[in-house]
Amino acid sequence: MKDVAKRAGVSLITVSRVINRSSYVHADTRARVLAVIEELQYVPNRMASSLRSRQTGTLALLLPTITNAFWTTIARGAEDEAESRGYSVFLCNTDDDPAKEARYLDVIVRHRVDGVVVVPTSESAPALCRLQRYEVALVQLHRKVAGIESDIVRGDSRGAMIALTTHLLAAGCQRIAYVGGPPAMFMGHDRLTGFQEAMTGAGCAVCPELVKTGPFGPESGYALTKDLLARSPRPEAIVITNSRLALGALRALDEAGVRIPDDMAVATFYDIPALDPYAARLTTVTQPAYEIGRLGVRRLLDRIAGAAGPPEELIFPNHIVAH
Amino acid sequence: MKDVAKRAGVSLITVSRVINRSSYVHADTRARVLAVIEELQYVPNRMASSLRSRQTGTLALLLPTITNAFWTTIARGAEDEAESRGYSVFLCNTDDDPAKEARYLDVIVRHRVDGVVVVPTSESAPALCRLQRYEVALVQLHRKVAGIESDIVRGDSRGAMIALTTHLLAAGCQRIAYVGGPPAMFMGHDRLTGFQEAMTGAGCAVCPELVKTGPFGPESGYALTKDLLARSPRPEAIVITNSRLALGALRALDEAGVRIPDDMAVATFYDIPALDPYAARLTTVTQPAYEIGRLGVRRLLDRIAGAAGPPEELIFPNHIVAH
DNA sequence: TTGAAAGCGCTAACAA
DNA sequence: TTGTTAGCGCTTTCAA
Repeated sequence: MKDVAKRAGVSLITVSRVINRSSYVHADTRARVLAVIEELQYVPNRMASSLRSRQTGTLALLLPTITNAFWTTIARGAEDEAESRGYSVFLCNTDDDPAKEARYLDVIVRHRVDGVVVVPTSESAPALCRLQRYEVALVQLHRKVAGIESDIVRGDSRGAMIALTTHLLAAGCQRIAYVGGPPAMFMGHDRLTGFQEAMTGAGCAVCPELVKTGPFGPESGYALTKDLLARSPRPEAIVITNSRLALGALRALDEAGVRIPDDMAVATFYDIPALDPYAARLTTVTQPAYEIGRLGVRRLLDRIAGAAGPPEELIFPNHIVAH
Repeated sequence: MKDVAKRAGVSLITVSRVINRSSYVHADTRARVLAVIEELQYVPNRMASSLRSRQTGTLALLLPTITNAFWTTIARGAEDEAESRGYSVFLCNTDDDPAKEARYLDVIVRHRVDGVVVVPTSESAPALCRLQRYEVALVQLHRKVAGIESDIVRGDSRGAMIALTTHLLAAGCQRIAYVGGPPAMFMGHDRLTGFQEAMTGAGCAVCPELVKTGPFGPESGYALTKDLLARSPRPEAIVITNSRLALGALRALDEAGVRIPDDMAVATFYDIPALDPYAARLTTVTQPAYEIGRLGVRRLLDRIAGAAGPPEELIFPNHIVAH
């Protein structure tokens, strides 16, 4: 930068102003400086800039895993929004492991990242609280952890669940089974509630033995569905709250020779391409992952830019496809 | 840091040495400093450290897309290796778009990232060349772009293709069709070569009309396979060089009522969960994505740490499962 | 519209 | 084993 200034016959600060557009610079001066920058192949040092300005131009996005297309679609939305506003993103895999998450958050504070968008685990509160003490901007995505005040961006799980269940009911099903994730989790609770509301609203009983929950993942979906198929009479339909559970459930149904939708209707959240081969035979709801990521970052950057007001919960409607 | 030093009754540099283990510090002093750090909740500023030390502790990983599990599995390997060695990773989506890649590389230079691991596009040479002028360490992954001298880490595409084709031949197939990506690309060339070698090695002719190539993606796989099915006699088997092509090909076969493997054997690269439902009926080869990512970063960090020697091409064998 | 001086928080180089 | 000094490359503050 010193070289650029010297060669252009201006002061350091003028070069800085040309680069950052931080103040008016005479057009001629500006052109001259830009020419020298080009000539010398000068690239500004963001570290030095950050040190003085206290803005790093970086964000962090913490996701449960990046090998699942649902989360990476969120990442794409987040990244596109960040890039369009001149920010770079550190993408971090937490594996839903609070310890790993805490380690990342420490690194994040060290790097003086301007803001964090996080899909929290159920035990994230202490680490996120610490983050906020360091005055790092924060937005929660998809889940909400008790005790943390921040903007939250998520899809309307409960509404989606009501829509799925209502569709099955409208198709004439009554004995509807539920295959879900851990009920203790925020979204799990939300989805189970939606299911129950839709059922009771239609005057249908929710049989406790048809409500199956377990950890996320195909194995769990497989096992829970096997249990359901062992009952007699079998349920007439199944609603599933998560794509990976659905993958296991569908395998169990295939193995048992159950035809979909002739023998049994299946309605499920549908967020990963692995379900594509089955899609035409399912009733599905897809969460607007890209938009969730995008809005999460937008809100974060607005806060960083000084947007005032109390924390908000921004809820997206989901997209339903009935078959 | 000044506060920590004052309160612990030592100089700034002693605090620095405790944090970085950069020199011997008396155990008592060290303990005292650590206690104060804890008490004051001090977190070092990486920006300031980087400015002086000229090491940012950051890497960048440029991938074609993060919504495809093959690439994100590479990212996981890269990230795990980086984290274990105290580095943070900027993950960047290039969409195989040289312009987007170039924009990222500019940001990367600004941030004075210590090194870059990239899956290049076919037109990446100028941007990567520029990167090297700024003395940023570089490793290429999975593909290799002409004119750039760097370490390369990739799977053995040619060997994998030979193995797949050989398996089909051993099963008695002779009229084997080939469905592949753009032949101009490095890996495309490699795979086609492997196919041809295996065929001619077994004394089988390669029918030109059974060699189909097109862009990546399910649509392309679908169209190419439809073409093949329109021929008579139909091929007895198909080898497919890419998971997403396979997805489209399998849909075309399903629609045509072709049973696998009874009516037609299918051998394919298999790197994404979307193929799981078909896996049992296919002969597959899986590339060690996690290890490729891991070794890529390991090699990069070794270079950054000063490892000498000429650039190398590190080739992983792939994992074959025959059905 | 431009500049001079000070300093962001840390570490390299040298010294004791 | 510990400390002093200088300075990394930039932006803030104040001044012209």
